[in-house]
Amino acid sequence: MQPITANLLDWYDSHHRILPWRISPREQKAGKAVDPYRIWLSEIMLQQTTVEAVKPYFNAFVEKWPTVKDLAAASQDAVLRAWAGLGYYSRARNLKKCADAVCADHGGSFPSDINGLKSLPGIGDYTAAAIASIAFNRPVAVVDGNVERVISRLYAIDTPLPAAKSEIRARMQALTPDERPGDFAQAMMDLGATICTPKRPACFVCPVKEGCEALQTSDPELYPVKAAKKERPIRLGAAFVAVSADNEVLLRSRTETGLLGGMAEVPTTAWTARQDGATDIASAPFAADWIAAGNITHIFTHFELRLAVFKAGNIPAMQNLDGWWVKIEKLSAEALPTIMKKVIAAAIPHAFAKRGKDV
DNA sequence: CACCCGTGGGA
DNA sequence: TTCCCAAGGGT
Repeated sequence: MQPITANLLDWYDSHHRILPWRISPREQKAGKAVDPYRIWLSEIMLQQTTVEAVKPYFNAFVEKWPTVKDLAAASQDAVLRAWAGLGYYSRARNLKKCADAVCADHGGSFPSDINGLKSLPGIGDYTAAAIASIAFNRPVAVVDGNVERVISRLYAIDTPLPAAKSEIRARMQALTPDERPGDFAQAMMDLGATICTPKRPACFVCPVKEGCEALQTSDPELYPVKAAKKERPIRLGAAFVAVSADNEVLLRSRTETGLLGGMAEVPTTAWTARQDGATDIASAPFAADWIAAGNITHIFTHFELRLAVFKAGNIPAMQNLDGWWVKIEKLSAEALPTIMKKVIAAAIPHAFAKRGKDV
C-alpha cells in the first residue's frame, strides 16, 4: 500500500464526516452492514448537489421508501413530488426506472459489478464505481469532482479537464487499495470537500501534503486546469397564474423529457426555445382579466430566465383546460420546481407561507 | 466531445 | 453583485 493511501485511511479513521448514508469505520468494525440501496440513493442525490441540500431529501426518501422494492412500488409522480426542489429531475425519473429494473431484472438486489451497475438507468462511470466500492468492497477507481481536484494536485497534472480524465483515473486506480477501497474512496472525497478545497485549500493540515507535487513545486490552487466556460444567455417569457373562485390554481404537466421534464407548472410561453418567448398578455393560454404581478428571474445552469408573471382571479370552471386545479394550501404537495414556486409566490404571496401543517 | 439538465450557498 | 460550484449522466 502506498504511503498516500495509508496516510489517507488513517486520516479518514479519525476525521471522516458523519453522514446519514455513511457507515463509519467504527460501525463497520462493529458489524453494521452497508445497505446498497441507501448508498445508491445517496449517490444519485449527490450528483452535482451539495451534501447539505441532500440530507433532508435522503432522510425523507428512506423514511417513505425504506427499500428498493418500496420505491419500485411507488408512482413516478410520487417520486417527482418528493424530489421537487432538488433539481436535475431526470435523476428522479431514472431513479424510479432503476428501482423498477433492479426489482424486475435482479431480484430486488443491486448488482455488485461495474458493468451490471452501469447498465442501470442513471448510473454512469462515477456512480457505478462508488456503489461497487462503498457497498460491495470492490477495488475500483472512484473519480468524482473531488478526486479530480485532489489527484490533479497530487501529481501536478497540467492537462486541462476533461482531457485529463483518463490520466486521473489511472492515478486513482494505482492508489486504490484491495483492503478498504470504499473507505479510501470516501476519504479522497472527504479530503476534497474539507481540506483540498477549490479555493484556499488547508494544505497545512493535509495528511498527504508531503506527497503533493503541486504544493512542493507550485500552487495547488492552480489545479485542476479547466477549459474556459461560455457565457450564459438570457431568455424571456411569460407565466400565467389563474386562480378560480374557489382559490384554486391551474397547473399543468410539462412534457416527460427535457428541462423540468414531468414536473408541474402554471401555463407559460415557450421559454425553453432558443429564441426568446413572448412576454405579453396576448400570449395567455385563454382570455381573462390578466393583470401584471411582477417579474421573476431564475438562473439555470446554461441560461438565465426572466418571466413576466400575470394573474387573473375568479376564473370560472372550464371543461377543456389542459391541466388541473389545486387549492392554494395544497400546492406544496405538487411536483413544482423552484422556479414555479417563485412564479406562484409572485402572484400569490402567501401561497407557500410557512405556517400550518399543509404548508 | 459538446451540450443539455437545477438549485442554493458561499466567497 | 457576480461568479463559482457540488459525490454526473444522457445523448
